[in-house]
Amino acid sequence: MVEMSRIKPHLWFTLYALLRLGAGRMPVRVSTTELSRVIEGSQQSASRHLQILEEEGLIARRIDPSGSLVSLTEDGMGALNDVLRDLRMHIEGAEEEPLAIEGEVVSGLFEGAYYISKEGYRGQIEEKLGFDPFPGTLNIRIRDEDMGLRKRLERMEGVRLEGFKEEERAFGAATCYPLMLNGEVEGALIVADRTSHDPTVLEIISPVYLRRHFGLKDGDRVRAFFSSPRLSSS
Amino acid sequence: MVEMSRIKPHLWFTLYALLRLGAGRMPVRVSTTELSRVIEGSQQSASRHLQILEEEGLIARRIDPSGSLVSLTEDGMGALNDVLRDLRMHIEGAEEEPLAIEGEVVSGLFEGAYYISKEGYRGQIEEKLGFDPFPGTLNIRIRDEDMGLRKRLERMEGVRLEGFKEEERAFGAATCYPLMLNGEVEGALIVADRTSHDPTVLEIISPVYLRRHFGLKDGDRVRAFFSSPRLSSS
DNA sequence: ATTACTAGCTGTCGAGTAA
DNA sequence: TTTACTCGACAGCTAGTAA
Repeated sequence: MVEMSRIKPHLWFTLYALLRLGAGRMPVRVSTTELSRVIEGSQQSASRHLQILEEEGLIARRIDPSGSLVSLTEDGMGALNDVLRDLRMHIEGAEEEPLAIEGEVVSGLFEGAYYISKEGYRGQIEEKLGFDPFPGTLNIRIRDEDMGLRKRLERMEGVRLEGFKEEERAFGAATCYPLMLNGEVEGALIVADRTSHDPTVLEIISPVYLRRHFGLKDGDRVRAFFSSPRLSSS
Repeated sequence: MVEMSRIKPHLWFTLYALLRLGAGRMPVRVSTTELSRVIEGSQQSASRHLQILEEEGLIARRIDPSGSLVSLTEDGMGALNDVLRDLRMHIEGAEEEPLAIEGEVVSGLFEGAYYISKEGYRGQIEEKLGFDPFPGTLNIRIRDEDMGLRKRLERMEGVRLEGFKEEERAFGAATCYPLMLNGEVEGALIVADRTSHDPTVLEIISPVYLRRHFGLKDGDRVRAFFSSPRLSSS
């Protein structure tokens, strides 16, 4: 079941107004008075809305007596994007267009193999993604210009892997985004919730040993095509 | 200046909930109790929202003690589509993808020539669409299956032609949707506000005599590509 | 089972104003 | 100029109930 955006309607609309003022791309100078005109309310309401949105982590701002600097956070963009996805699906009946990211193969730290082979993860991957993962990850570095694509990607619907405990060691939760590599082999991007990882590197799992399958060496270019996972019945 | 949707936020969200329940494609059975769960409010609120949305002409319904039949009107879809357009533009930075409709040439009633040559219309077309229209229209009949496309088309941003009076005769307002015919010649679909016209027929104006330019005869197929008009500074 | 009225509560709004 | 507080007014909410 798709769930309603948790945020209240009037606050969602203020968030939407901020997007229209350009706060999605970069911080934007907006005074509460200007904002009040866009939301067709009072300066006081604009001020209150900004306070609440900030508390809820949907916007970030630097208050300044020459008009504060406001930008949407990832969560804020997510709240707007959820609605976009739904509207598109229902109005245009369109599938979400697959999103393609290209990058070049880099060496990982061989940690991937350790985690993937943990039964706590392996079992969930087999159950929720439908394949038995090769014990290792293919790491690909994307261009800085494509970081926007990565953000959009992470706003897509992903497959949750729950965390678990094993002999006093805690393993955190992660999200997977199914993909086709080079339009040929299925796999998934795996993103750990708490990661100190370089955000320009994507860790990809797959049922096959990708380096051998494609004969890849460091620096080779590969393309990943992402599309929303088939909705599972809840 | 793009203006805010006039409808109040909480009502917009109820409209959105109805879309998600499938009321966009066809009338759908929804009781106020079911709806209340989706909007996360009381049955009473759902009931009141439906009443108001109906009064405002955004939904149509047939009340029935086994769950009323609710469907969105064109205006209702428009209110949702406005937000979709904005969200897509700002989140994905994408132009609206051009919309293509194919149809076959049919004979008109030669009324077109009369209206187009009225200076009240001709002048506005030249000013707002940027071409001096040939005094006549090309009529093309679209397939019944493409009526959905036509509806989507008419939800796009159009160019308004204002009505006017001339010697005691009133000429009504109309909306134009710029297009490229066969990807080659510019023109526009013209839709009069009050028309008794067959909705499967599109009336197209253009700076050239299209029948001659393409050597068209009745029954020939042509394709029109629509995209949003360049935003004019208001 | 429905839809929707009335009554009373609550939370959102906006004028006034402070910092 | 800003942002944001207090507080009175009222829009929108829910419980109870009718039809």
